[in-house]
Amino acid sequence: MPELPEVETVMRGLLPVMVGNKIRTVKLHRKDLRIPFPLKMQEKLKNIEITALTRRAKYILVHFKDGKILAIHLGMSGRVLIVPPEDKYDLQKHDHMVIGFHDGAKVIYNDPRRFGMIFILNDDELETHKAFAHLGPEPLGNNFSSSYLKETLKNKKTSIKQALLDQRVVVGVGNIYACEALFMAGISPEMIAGDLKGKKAQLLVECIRDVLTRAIEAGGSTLKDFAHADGELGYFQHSFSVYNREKQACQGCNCDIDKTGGVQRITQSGRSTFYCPKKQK
DNA sequence: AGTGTCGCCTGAATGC
DNA sequence: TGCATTCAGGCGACAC
Repeated sequence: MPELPEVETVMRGLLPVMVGNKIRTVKLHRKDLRIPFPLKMQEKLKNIEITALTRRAKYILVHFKDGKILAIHLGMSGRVLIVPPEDKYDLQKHDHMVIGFHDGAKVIYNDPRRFGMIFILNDDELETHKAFAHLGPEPLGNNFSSSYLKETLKNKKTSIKQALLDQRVVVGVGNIYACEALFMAGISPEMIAGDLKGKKAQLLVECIRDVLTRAIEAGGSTLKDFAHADGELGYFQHSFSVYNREKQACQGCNCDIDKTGGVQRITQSGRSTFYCPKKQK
């Protein structure tokens, strides 16, 4: 499931195809994903130079020369496939949007579960648009610090795991990397968020950064239905320390699995949390 | 306001 | 074997 590193990877994969290019056609094969596709999408976007691609939280932002921005969120199961100019392509199930470019390349958005979102906004709305107005800082940016995190979590009674998933606190961290970062920091996922203090806060910030940075370097993870932007399915093999490793040894584990039971799985607010009770207290 | 729960959605995995 | 159920989770809507 695409979290920050996967979205960053897809965005980087799209860069060479899209920047400097112009859209020729936008073909939609249904009227909506999670929300309706933008009205008259092709008319709005065609023949305008794409000047840049950026990422904010888990959104890919396609910047057009006239100030419009196409925002793409992959949801749970969204994939992006690039079809090179000369290649033939047969439409696949769940290919909901096909963008054709002037040079003949195609970018295909495929999303079985349709939790994704695609919408258009203007570049002066980036701070105020409903989707972005309440987003917290980028975890890899300068505004995400231990003092910020402590101040933000102060008096919060929810668990630290839940707090990390709250995009008002910090963006881009999903279920997988929340589990991984807490494991790395040796913090129990059930700890009350407001109790995060001192060196633990600094450590957690560093671990979130580290986990995300290493995942970006690995090119994102390939969990189930995620594909690299260049279409090489399963290209990345990313291994996790605790995520999806119930009853197995955590990374660097030296305890007796038969006695400890290995990685534990609990449910917090309906979401699976994986952790090592021995290392995360 | 802060916190928790639900629903959206399909396909893989599991249960009977 | 085959059908039904459960689970996966980002995020907005909603309830309390």
